[in-house]
Amino acid sequence: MSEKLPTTPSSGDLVAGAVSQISAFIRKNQLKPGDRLPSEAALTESLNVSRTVVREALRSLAAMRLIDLGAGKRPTVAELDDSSIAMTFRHGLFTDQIDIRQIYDARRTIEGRTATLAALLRTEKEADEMLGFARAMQNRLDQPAVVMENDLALHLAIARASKNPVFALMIGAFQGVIVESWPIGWRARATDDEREAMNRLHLDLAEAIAASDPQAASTIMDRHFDQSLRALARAGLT
Amino acid sequence: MSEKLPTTPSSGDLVAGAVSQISAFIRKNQLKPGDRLPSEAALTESLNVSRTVVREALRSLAAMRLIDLGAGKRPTVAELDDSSIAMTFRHGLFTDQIDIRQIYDARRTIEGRTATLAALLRTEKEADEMLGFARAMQNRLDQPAVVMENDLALHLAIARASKNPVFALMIGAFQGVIVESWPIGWRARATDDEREAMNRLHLDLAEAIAASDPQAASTIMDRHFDQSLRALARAGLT
DNA sequence: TGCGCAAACTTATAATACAGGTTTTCAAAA
DNA sequence: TTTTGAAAACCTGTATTATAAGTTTGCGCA
Repeated sequence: MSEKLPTTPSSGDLVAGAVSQISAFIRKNQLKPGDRLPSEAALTESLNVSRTVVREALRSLAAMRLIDLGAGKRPTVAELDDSSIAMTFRHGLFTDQIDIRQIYDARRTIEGRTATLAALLRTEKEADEMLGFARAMQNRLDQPAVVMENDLALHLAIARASKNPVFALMIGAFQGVIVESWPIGWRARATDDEREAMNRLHLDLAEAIAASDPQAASTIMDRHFDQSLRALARAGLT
Repeated sequence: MSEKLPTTPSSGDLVAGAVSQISAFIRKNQLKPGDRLPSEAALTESLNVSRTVVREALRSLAAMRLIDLGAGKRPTVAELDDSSIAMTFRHGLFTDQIDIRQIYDARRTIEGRTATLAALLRTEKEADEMLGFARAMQNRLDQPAVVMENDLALHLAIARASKNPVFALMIGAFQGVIVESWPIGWRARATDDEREAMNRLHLDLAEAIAASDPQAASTIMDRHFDQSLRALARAGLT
């Protein structure tokens, strides 16, 4: 960690330059999650900018979740994380540039695929975990918070079982936003029968994946989204 | 813009608190892209933190592309933008948490859907634009940079024609990363025949969408990805 | 009414100070 | 020799002050 970073000829924005240099540093030195970056003082020197600029650059990288910061600790390379993507979606929703239906439509597209892949690639442990979530929902149909938690956990488990972190990233990001509309869909399922039906699909889904039946898994997932979108539509959406 | 922001009892991180309060401010006041936020000085006062903290918070929001900053200008609410999502994917690639194949697999899943939707929802103007990109590629098979530019533009145009900004966001983000692997796939298509074939598919795709044939569009898109992934595999991937 | 310029306002960057975490080091104890 | 504990060195979080430079606003003049 003793090398100098190349000095930028620079342009208008010092912070932007620092961000890209630090990002390049991570790449060039092939740093992995957990690895430490140079201290602010060291970066101040090697980038030839004030500590103010270095700090704002580090904050920017932390906001995008490329690094982790902590008092007294040197910055470290961060684990892949969906919260920054979730922020983008959330911003789109808050500013009316996206609506919930569009999020669900994207989810449906992706989750049809993760269901298929999960059925093909899931480990025994993953299959058990999914069944656990589905059953946990069934036992607590009177507690929306618990149902939601297990609902989301099941979908995320399926995404992970697809063995493609890109899918897990996206599904995780969607969930960071869906938390706010989930209760609406739940309330729209007014009767116990409807709630039972929703849970039935979750159980069937987990079972199809456990049975390594990609066709069935994907079909059930699709039906599940039909149902969810209908519920949201009934509730007035947006 | 004269209201006070609620004071946070706050926890450990002042910057994080400021970020969420400013984000909440945008939501509460229903600000839209282009709308101006309070000045740093005003935020310093309403949030009861130093200007240092306010600036780092604003930088964080700018890094996630929720706001735009500029010298002398008040911060403004930003248009939806994919660059922050692209950074997440790029980080995943640089740190070996994602590989190119996984990106392509996610793309294939999404673009099968955007092709279908585009065939159903495209306007005449969008159809013409797509055909334009496909033809531009054909005429410049000797100039990789031009081919790539039109390739990406075509795929993005299809995503936009799906009328779901979530898809456009994702495809745009992928492209911000794919730029670096594209030349590899191109070089792997060594013969003119192979390059012709690739272009053929692009043309067929644009035509299927122009003909409002969702089935064909989706099928061709899938074949296109088969071809691309084969090319990358031949080149050794990553 | 329209134009242009100066004043007021705002952000960009730097430098300094200090409080409070974390890591490293080193010597004493087991 | 290994372990432990605490001090020293190092590092980040936040605040304050200064100054340069970009943008907006508004007033006065044509």
